[in-house]
Amino acid sequence: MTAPQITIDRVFQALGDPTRRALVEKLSQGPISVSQLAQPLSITLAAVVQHLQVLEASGLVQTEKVGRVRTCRLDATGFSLAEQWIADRRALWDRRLDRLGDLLAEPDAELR
Amino acid sequence: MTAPQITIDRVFQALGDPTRRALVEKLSQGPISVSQLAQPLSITLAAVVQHLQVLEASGLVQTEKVGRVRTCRLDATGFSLAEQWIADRRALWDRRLDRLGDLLAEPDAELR
DNA sequence: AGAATACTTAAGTCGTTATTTAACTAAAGG
DNA sequence: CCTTTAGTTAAATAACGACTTAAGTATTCT
Repeated sequence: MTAPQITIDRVFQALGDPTRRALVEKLSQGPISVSQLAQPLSITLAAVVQHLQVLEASGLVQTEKVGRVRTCRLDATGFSLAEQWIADRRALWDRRLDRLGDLLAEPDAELR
Repeated sequence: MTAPQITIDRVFQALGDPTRRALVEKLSQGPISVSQLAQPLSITLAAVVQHLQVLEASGLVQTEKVGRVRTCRLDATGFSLAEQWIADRRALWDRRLDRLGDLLAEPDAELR
């Protein structure tokens, strides 16, 4: 029951579900309890809890239970991971376009 | 058979699958053909083609067929959408933390 | 103490989706 | 032409994942 690995895999899989993204969008307005999260949604509280487990395991959400109410808030960890992955792909991709541009700009260049 | 809507939904759902992310990672090294994409993977060519359809529908990949070979390359559209969504959530979230910081910095502030 | 609240967990259902097989089309090459 | 190469498509299967129901635990309220 130790902290599960937070991976790009988990993050994107978590964000892949529309209901979970809805939870995240709600949470970006500020921390709230599980039942408050569930209330506007047309799904069971149990379903929300299960989504929260996924979101927490992916480092997108952090929760803390005090008394009988669990308060949920966004966690930057997962977001940073996702951003980083996209930025990395983009970087490689842009770099390639740059090199291509260089070559086109210098028609005399060796193409070996 | 017109161009399907590119939505955050499609983008994240597409990125949610590890095989598809592997394809994207390969493509960030540069444009290649479908069979070259499939070769290092332990799945059928047919499966790769289907993943490519998902990736293309989500605006992450662009393909062009010349002769009998289809060349695939990354497409910025989907990536920008994903980045934007994350940035938006982050923005709201950070703004909240800022306001909280302001309040804490001014213990005399009205909390109404 | 008893009732209501706020979750939690397990088990089952049902729809979606990743992947395969197989049969097909179209372009190159000999 | 005949064959190989490169990809496409459809149908079937099999695994996964979202959601529900139902029963349980721990707090708080009265």
